[in-house]
Amino acid sequence: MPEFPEVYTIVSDLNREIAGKRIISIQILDPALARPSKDIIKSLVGKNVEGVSQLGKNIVLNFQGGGGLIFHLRMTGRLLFRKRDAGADPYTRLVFYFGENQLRFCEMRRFGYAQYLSKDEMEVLKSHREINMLNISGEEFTKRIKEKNTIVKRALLDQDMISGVGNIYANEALFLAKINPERLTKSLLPREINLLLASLKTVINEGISHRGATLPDKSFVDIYGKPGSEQNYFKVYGKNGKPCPICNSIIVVKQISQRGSFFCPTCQKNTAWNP
DNA sequence: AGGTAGACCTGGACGC
DNA sequence: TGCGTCCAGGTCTACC
Repeated sequence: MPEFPEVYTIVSDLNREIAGKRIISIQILDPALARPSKDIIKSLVGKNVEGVSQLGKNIVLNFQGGGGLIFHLRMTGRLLFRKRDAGADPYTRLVFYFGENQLRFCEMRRFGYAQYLSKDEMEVLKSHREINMLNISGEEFTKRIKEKNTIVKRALLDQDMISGVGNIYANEALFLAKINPERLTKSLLPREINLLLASLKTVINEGISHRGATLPDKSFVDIYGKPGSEQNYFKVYGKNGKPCPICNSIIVVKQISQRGSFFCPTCQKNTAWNP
């Protein structure tokens, strides 16, 4: 399921392949995934993609005048860049033609979507999604964490606080920072908050350097259809029953706000540090 | 405001 | 074999 590093990988590759290119035609195979309407998506024919950017987990194709087409891949969405004569890809919902090449939006579960946003709508999205773990200052991160009155795991998944963190990297960052996912944000010490941000940067940058994580369901692949390798470096995600790489305790999994949370009960005790 | 449930989806894993 | 049920996941809405 694409989170920040997976989206980053897609965006940087797309920038190389389609920035400055004109959309020759668009094929809409599943109108439900073309928002706000089939006709508005079709009206992008003839326009140049000025660049491709990232707003949290959204992939943005920018057009002249400030409007943009966003793709949200949710869990099983894929963007595949294919030659004209390439074989069919399963669950292809939308196809954007760029001369000899095609950008195919494929989505098995039909959870993801493509949506055209006007300049004003794009500004609204930006105001909610442009702050992420890589561009936020320590001061601002501390302020935002302290404004929250919930458990830290939930706070990290709140895209309005910082964008781009999903379940996998939240688990990994909390492990690295030795913070229990159910710790109340109000209980976090300044030292822990700083360590949490540093840990987020570490796991996200590691994910970027490995071109994302591809789970056994193969839901994430890059635009050329290749898997990432970050899954080979997970410390806790999916490791329940296995020994903690730090202390050898058994990693556990627990449903926390309806999501699987993996952590080491020894390294990540639900008590504040005693520094 | 936070919390929770339900909705959106569907393939795959599981139990019987 | 085949059917039923549950799960995964992000995000939005409705309601407490």
